[in-house]
Amino acid sequence: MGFSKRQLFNDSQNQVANYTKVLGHPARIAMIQHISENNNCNCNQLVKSTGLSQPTISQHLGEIRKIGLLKQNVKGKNLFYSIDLDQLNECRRVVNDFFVKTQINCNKS
Amino acid sequence: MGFSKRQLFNDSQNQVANYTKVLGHPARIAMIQHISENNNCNCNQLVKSTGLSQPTISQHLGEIRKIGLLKQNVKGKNLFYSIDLDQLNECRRVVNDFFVKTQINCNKS
DNA sequence: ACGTGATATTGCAATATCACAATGATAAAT
DNA sequence: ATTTATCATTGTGATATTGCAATATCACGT
Repeated sequence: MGFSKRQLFNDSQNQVANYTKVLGHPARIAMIQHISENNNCNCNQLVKSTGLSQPTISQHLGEIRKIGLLKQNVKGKNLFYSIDLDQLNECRRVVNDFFVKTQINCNKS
Repeated sequence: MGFSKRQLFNDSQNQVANYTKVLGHPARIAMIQHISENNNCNCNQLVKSTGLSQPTISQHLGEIRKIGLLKQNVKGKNLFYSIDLDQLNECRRVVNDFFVKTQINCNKS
């Protein structure tokens, strides 16, 4: 077994879980914060600011990219990252919706 | 290695990640929703509503309990679960703070 | 073309997570 | 007391994640 039985759950539930899963690691939280504080920073800066290795950072960047929170800016050999604010808002909306609905349900029942 | 290097990150980052990590599984999202819609439901109802086995549900309940979102109500042989609204709000606040701060930082830089 | 710097990919080891069968514990019902 | 119902715990196998060393790629400058 060991795999997630996603088919048992609906799209909305999977969507919330997909977003929060990516946020569920302190390195990725730190990276998102660093990028937001240093717009157009590159991979090396993240390596330095987190203390993780370059391959590890690259892998985490891939996860963050998967949920669309990352924008990439190619300038020659350099790759500058920034946060996609629209997607961040969408993510925030989805997660917040979950909280709001849960709260409302609690108060009803 | 394969373990999470939590000591590299600060308390605030770990706190956000701890909350979102628990929310990062569709079964737990579905369970929280079900409990919120059916106040004081028991374990069996969750087993039926999700299609997962009782031990699996019990394990997920443990994870949700760890971040304090669960209240338990013992009535004889029955154990009724409900959502701790205060803790849900605290969780929501912490996660939302992360989004807000990230957004503000993006707009500054 | 060659070296350099930046990032991605691959391969691997360690650990964590997911899911369930089996078992244990407890309290009501018979 | 025995059964039944409910939930937790333990043990397991399977899969996923984390992290890094080694390597590959790619764009620039020389």
